[in-house]
Amino acid sequence: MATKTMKGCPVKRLVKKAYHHGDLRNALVEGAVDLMEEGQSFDFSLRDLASRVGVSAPALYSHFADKGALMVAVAIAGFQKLRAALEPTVKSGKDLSTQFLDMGQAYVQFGCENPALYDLMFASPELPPQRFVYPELKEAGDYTRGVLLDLLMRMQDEGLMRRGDVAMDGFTVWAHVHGLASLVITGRVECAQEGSIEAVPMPVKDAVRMSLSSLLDGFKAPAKA
Amino acid sequence: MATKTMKGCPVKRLVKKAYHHGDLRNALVEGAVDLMEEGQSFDFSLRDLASRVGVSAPALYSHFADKGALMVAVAIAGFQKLRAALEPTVKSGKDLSTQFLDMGQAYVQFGCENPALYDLMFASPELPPQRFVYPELKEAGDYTRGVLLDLLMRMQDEGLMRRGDVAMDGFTVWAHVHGLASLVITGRVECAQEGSIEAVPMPVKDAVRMSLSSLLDGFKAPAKA
DNA sequence: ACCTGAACACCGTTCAAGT
DNA sequence: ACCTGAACACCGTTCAAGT
Repeated sequence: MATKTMKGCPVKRLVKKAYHHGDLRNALVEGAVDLMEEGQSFDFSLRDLASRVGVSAPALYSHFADKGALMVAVAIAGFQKLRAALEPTVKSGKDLSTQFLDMGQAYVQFGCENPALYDLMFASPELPPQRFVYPELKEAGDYTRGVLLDLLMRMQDEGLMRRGDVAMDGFTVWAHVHGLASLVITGRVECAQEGSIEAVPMPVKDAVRMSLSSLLDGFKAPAKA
Repeated sequence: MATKTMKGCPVKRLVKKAYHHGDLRNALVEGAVDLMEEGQSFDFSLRDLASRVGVSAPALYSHFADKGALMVAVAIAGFQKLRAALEPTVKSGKDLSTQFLDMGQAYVQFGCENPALYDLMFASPELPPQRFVYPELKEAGDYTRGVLLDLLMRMQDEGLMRRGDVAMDGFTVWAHVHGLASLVITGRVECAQEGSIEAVPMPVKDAVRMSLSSLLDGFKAPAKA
């Protein structure tokens, strides 16, 4: 081959060395995140990932026990991305009710922009049931959930929210926004023309704000004038 | 074989005829529902289904265009099951707020008892994006959703719920209970010892009632004494 | 019209072998 | 220690052929 020699050192090998020695583990995780962001599919094959990274498929098993272990690492990266997306909304200095709605909107928006990653983190059975074996995953999730719990405690302190079990109310809020994100992402609520929800003709983000307002005010309250 | 002749008619063929002529289509759908109810997996293979029904795998393609079309038929059956599970709760004669909580609890319970079927109906990407091609699916979903919307309208009439856009509020309630069901089913909220939720030490059904009460009363309201 | 057996292009994973 | 090529047991689907 023409690339075989160059100053006595094969170019091909120089290029390849980058993947051989630079840690393949991170390259695989980053490549997987990229594939999930690009792909219209919620899944990807290890063979696709391997060829994109420039390595054979079984090479993965030098760094991960199986596909599930890889997916756990990807999900951890996802939790960091999500936290980065949520944090600005609770540091805007706006009033806390607005921060609450902003955070919910940012959460659903993250899901819409990273549907496969979101599904992996919060819904897919691809994260194995034995995933509690990976404590880093639970830590990453708890760290992200902390953004919400901190806000709820501040709302309690300012009298914007009833006193009570913050963990329970956090679970309620989480379930609520997760339900919104899940239904939109999986297409159970169809988006008619751009950004509007079936039978609820308004952009997704407005629907999220309105829905979360119901959670603050309660259905029993009279509708606002 | 010993079964070859019996009164001049092979027994084997007598038994097989049932599947050959009795419509295979329904047998496949029912078999698929059974597989989803039994299986710990959210998915099943067409080969498993075919062998259970006693037929070769490609036989399926005489009745369905592809696996997606089969899954649509299964989901339709699921919506009928769900409606049957919800309807008693809104015909109990109890006060409407109780009916509201009962229905939400029955919804989540249906998901917990039929996780694979629920996932197919409300979350899985296995229902193809072009599923609006199947109008029966939308009809089945709308028919089931009607149970909720009817209740919300009755609540409005009795002054138990603010006036407003019933479709929008129905969407909010649906997203809320779907979020609860999804997180529990997919194990994102771990069940510590029997029936209790992580960091929310109460049975699932109690958590659902408490969470939905928040939606009725609103977070701003003072907690009940 | 309905079903079968063989085949195709995939998939995750294993394993002996190379460096 | 890290990676490869060949192979294994799957998968959904196609297709010619049988009845």
